[in-house]
Amino acid sequence: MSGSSPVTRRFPGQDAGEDAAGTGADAAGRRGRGYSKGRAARSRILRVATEAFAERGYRGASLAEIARASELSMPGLLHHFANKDQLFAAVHEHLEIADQRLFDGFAGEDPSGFGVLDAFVSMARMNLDRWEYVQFTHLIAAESAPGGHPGAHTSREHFRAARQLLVEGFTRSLAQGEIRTGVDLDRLAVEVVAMVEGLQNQWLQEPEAIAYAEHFATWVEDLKASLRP
Amino acid sequence: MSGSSPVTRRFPGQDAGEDAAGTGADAAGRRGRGYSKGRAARSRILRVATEAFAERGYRGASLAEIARASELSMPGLLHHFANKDQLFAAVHEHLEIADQRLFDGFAGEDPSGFGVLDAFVSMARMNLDRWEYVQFTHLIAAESAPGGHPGAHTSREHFRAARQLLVEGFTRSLAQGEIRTGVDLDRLAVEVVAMVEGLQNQWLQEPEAIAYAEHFATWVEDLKASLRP
DNA sequence: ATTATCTATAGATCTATAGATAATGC
DNA sequence: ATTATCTATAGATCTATAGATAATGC
Repeated sequence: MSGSSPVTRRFPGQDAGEDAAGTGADAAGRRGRGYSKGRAARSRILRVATEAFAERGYRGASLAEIARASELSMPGLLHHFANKDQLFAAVHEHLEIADQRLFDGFAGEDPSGFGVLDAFVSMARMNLDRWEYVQFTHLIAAESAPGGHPGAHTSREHFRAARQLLVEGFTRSLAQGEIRTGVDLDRLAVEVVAMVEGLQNQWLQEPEAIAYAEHFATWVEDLKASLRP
Repeated sequence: MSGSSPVTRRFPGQDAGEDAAGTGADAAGRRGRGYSKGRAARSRILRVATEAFAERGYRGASLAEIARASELSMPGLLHHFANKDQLFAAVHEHLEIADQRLFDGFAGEDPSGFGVLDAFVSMARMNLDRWEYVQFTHLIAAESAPGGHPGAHTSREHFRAARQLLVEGFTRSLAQGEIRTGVDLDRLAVEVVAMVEGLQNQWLQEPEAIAYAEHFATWVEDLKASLRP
């Protein structure tokens, strides 16, 4: 009845193959350091660690647990990520990059305000299959708010970036006549982010009771209607 | 610059005197069990534990740390609360009761929908001085979402109760002609709670940058205008 | 030669209990 | 007599390091 739900649990970039490890966009041509066995291990660790941090948070997740689930000893795990902080940073960065890429795919180049809103709706629909990813972002944000937490910076920047995308988009909308004048754009951006986040808060508690994505989609349509010239 | 902010940090019921301990509304006349020394200790422990749980979460806060800050040995602490779970439950219940009492004071008996909204605005204004209390609720909600956490039930119920208050209030508003017909009340309740929570999410990250209470107050006024017949 | 992985172990916590002693208030 | 509190300690974690061995791929 309550407790664990039958929700599909996936993460962005999970099926991105072996590139998942700390490769990133290394300027040079050599794709990924080390042997392929090591790259596979790093990929496994990142996947497992993401789940652990989403479920128990930074402090609650243990390296022992992550090592076990990665089928490595703890020193084996620490060979790839020097300590817990660095493992967490790698997980966080990996998720942010994957999320960013997904968003860019939906929004395209220089999107208008409505374009950004639509991309947010698309992200919300994706998130229905990524309960644990959403849970990760909320837990880390809440854990890191008091400071002294490795996720503090990224969490703050995530909100800031979302608001900035909206403000920039709506600034273009104004120039194009897509929306009427006299709208407080900073204020609007805060409200859109609040609605996304607040619906997620409720959905994370009761995934079956809250139709998060569809609710947000409808809200966005009403908002657009109220913004047109 | 970043990190710990100069925000005032208080909790509901913190200055409620010695009644703070597990006394509650004991039907009988005898106010509080044990000697007064013990009641003072329980009160101290609850205050200290609330801060610890808000800052580090259920798992991150340690009994050793709480005992030290309460000026007791650990067995001294465990004399009053048998284990960590019971201490947490006492803290959580204490906060919920204090919050409930505060809300009831603002809302009065059988409030209309607008009455509930105004009470929410008053709560938001209070919350400006209770950063850690808000932080506590968000961290515990995020920690408990995956299940297997002592705060899971209360967190879920908190959201549910807030939505129910709104739906009941607006049902009265309909009967009284305070709002127009054709509004989806369940949907409206989810949106109001989402806006409160989502503004809190952003404010917790950047207390100086987000004018959480005033923003919510303005949003509510716009909402009311859109709901009038 | 470089990378991947292991066993063994140090040292710091953490929660909780056993059992004794001191303070309180009828 | 009841309540409050302590010292001592058990037993389970947890993160991290030292130092050795095995696999990989040029």
